[in-house]
Amino acid sequence: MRISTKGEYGVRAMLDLALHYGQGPISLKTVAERQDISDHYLEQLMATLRKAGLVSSVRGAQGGYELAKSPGEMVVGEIIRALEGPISPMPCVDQDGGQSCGHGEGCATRQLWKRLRDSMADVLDSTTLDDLKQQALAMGAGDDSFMYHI
Amino acid sequence: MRISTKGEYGVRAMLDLALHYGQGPISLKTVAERQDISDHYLEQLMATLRKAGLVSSVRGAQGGYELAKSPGEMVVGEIIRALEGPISPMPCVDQDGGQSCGHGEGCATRQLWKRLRDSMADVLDSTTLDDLKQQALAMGAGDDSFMYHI
DNA sequence: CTTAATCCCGACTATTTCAGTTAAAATTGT
DNA sequence: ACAATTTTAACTGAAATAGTCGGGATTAAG
Repeated sequence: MRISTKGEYGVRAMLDLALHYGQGPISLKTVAERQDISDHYLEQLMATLRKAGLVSSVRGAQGGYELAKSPGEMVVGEIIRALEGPISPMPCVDQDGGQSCGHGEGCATRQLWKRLRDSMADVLDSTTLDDLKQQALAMGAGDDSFMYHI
Repeated sequence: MRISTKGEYGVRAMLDLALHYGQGPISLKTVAERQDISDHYLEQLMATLRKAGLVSSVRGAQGGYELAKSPGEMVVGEIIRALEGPISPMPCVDQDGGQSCGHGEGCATRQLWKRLRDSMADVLDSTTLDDLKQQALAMGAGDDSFMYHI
């Protein structure tokens, strides 16, 4: 039941963009260095986020990435779904329909997985990047390396 | 954020044992057939559950497995932890301590992962095998193939 | 116009996990 | 003795993870 580095790095990168929202495009390299993520790998993740419509990109010199909407409108659930797939412990309870497992709707374990799915989605869909931003700022994070205070 | 077949099969097998609790040891083959799980694979899972103290085994003819405690005392969280590892989206928020990530305790994303972890653990640790059993019986499940009613 | 910065794209690799399979050995009721 | 069991160890193919590598396209600035 882990979130992979895709989701972890994705949320960190998006929070970085949120902290610099409104300052024009931020280069991938800048984000990768601040967040200590391989820039080639982060490139793949940003491509996924761009295709999902969560960030927009500006090519060429002085280009970079910026959030496609304000931090207050962007929930963590969107980011995780784009990078990790459905927020769901089992395919048979995917929110978008997903695959049936052949067991009936009243299947005792399916009800359990549904409750688990809902509790996970509730947390992730009720947290916006602005929530994370406010907390990061409250902890005294500066512009750079916002979470590296031991 | 999936549960693998280990967790899925494990819960199904344990629920099967719960439905036959008090009837003496149930053979692996019986459970595997009722639950449509490869018996060799289920063998590995039962070995893990035995080492975790969740089931006891009786060797030899007429042997098999039985729950180590009553269905009402066995929560799903124990089964998942035994088979899938910590219920936690990230190592840095494992309940048993786990690994630090170097980011501070106030790290904005860590707080998020903690809330996610707690919401997952709450669901799994508040559901007992007896809860699942009652629901399975309420749905009209017989002794066999208790969840295969379309 | 050239150049440097930057995003974009496809292929490649090493490691680990998943989901089993296979084969043999130990235990025990009848 | 024999058959039904659990127990243990080794093996395998496929997929996912977590990257790396090399080049191509676009654009701002000098």
